[in-house]
Amino acid sequence: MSTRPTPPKYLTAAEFLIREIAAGRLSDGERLSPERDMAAEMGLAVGTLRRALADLEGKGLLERVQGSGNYIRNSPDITGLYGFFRLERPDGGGVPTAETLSVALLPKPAHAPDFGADRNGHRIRRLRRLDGIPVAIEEIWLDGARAREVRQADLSDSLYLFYRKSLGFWIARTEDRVGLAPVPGWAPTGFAPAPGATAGHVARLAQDQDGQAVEFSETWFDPATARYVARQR
Amino acid sequence: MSTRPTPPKYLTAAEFLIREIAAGRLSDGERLSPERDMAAEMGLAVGTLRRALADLEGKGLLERVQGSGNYIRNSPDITGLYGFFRLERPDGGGVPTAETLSVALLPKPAHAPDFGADRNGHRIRRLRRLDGIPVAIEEIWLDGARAREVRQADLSDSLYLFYRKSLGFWIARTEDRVGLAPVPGWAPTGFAPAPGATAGHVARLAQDQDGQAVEFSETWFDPATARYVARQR
DNA sequence: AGGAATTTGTGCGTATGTATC
DNA sequence: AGATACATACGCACAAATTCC
Repeated sequence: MSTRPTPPKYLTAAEFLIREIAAGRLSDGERLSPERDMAAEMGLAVGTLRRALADLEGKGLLERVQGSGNYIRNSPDITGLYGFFRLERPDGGGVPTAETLSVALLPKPAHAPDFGADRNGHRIRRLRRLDGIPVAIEEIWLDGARAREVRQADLSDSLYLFYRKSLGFWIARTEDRVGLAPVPGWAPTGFAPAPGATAGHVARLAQDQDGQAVEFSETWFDPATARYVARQR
Repeated sequence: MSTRPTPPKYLTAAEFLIREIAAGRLSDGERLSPERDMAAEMGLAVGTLRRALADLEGKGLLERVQGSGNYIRNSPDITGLYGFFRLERPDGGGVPTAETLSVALLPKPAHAPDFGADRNGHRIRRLRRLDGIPVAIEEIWLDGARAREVRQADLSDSLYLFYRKSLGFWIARTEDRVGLAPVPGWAPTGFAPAPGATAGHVARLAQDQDGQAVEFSETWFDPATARYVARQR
């Protein structure tokens, strides 16, 4: 009979801290105990704990400041952890906001790729603005198994923050396909390209920290008022 | 008077190894000496060298195999280290190739952002194909200070491989802006959208390992035959 | 097939440097 | 200036994976 090898302590420690953060027991800006104290409490050598902390820093969950301390980084930083891609005004910049138009639990659409365990998904439709100007519409499908219910009132500008704070997972990897596509019929009045007109189109498949695909989304943006920006590495 | 602090040994060691690889003295697949031997040669503790090796592994330049050794990973893997973004066929996949149309040393264009020290740049124009079908044209401006001369014969499908192998630097970060733009007049016959017609447009600014901006490029792709794909994280 | 040798991975403890408070 | 706290570096012991004989 084969037994699974015990994971290394530094991984166990890192996962423990990640769960603490995800569960909200460690919140934004909070300073952790000194490394030596934490190590003693957890029964680890300082070097072992330091390796776990380095992992968390790599994930962007922690800021380590020499001579000061280790700080939880849990803020809704648009351009930071969640800045996989963004929309910008053609001349750069622009303050992004999002307005949730509707939320519904429905069967996943046929054209969506296989993702998640559930047959249904939470469909979230949003209007996105830069400096108050509508520049894009968005349809997001979150796998139904990830939340019993998604209430419109719970959603803020950052959907990914909601995932982490309320649903206990986070988006670790994404793959975006950018092309052109006609604007769908549900586009609200006020969004520049009329339904049927050609717009920039982003199809995204997003995975959580364990590599599970949890979300499929489509964004239609007006090329006259917005650009898709991807910063890499 | 202030003196610059000496960099940590693990960084010095990592940079030394990176230069060895870039200079070709360590080539693909080659196995390094055992860690303990290398550490002794370099006058370092094993742990210090191991940190340098871990850095290289993080950059994808090294593969570390427990019980076996450390192996140089220097292959021209299109989707690997240099796969910042790629063009794909609408249904996915497609074998990418590139045909260099022209190379010239010219003053940088006015619409390019500030990058590099030189007033001039090497302008490289390419036709890109997927499965042999022309899907995009590309105009790349490499800062003139980075190479005395760029000969068309030296360029292979992977421009970034040429940078690393022949010019001694590599692209570490990129920022892509994707929108729509008319196809320029120099587009060769055989490229689907005619000059003046609207195409997908990617403007890229690329930085080397030291954070210096070295390259500005524009790509026009046919949305009917290709999609821009960005995988992140 | 199997065991020994080799090589990297994990973990510990400690000393010293350096930034912050 | 002193205390605190993280960063670097060293050396060692043992575990686990691979390779060699």
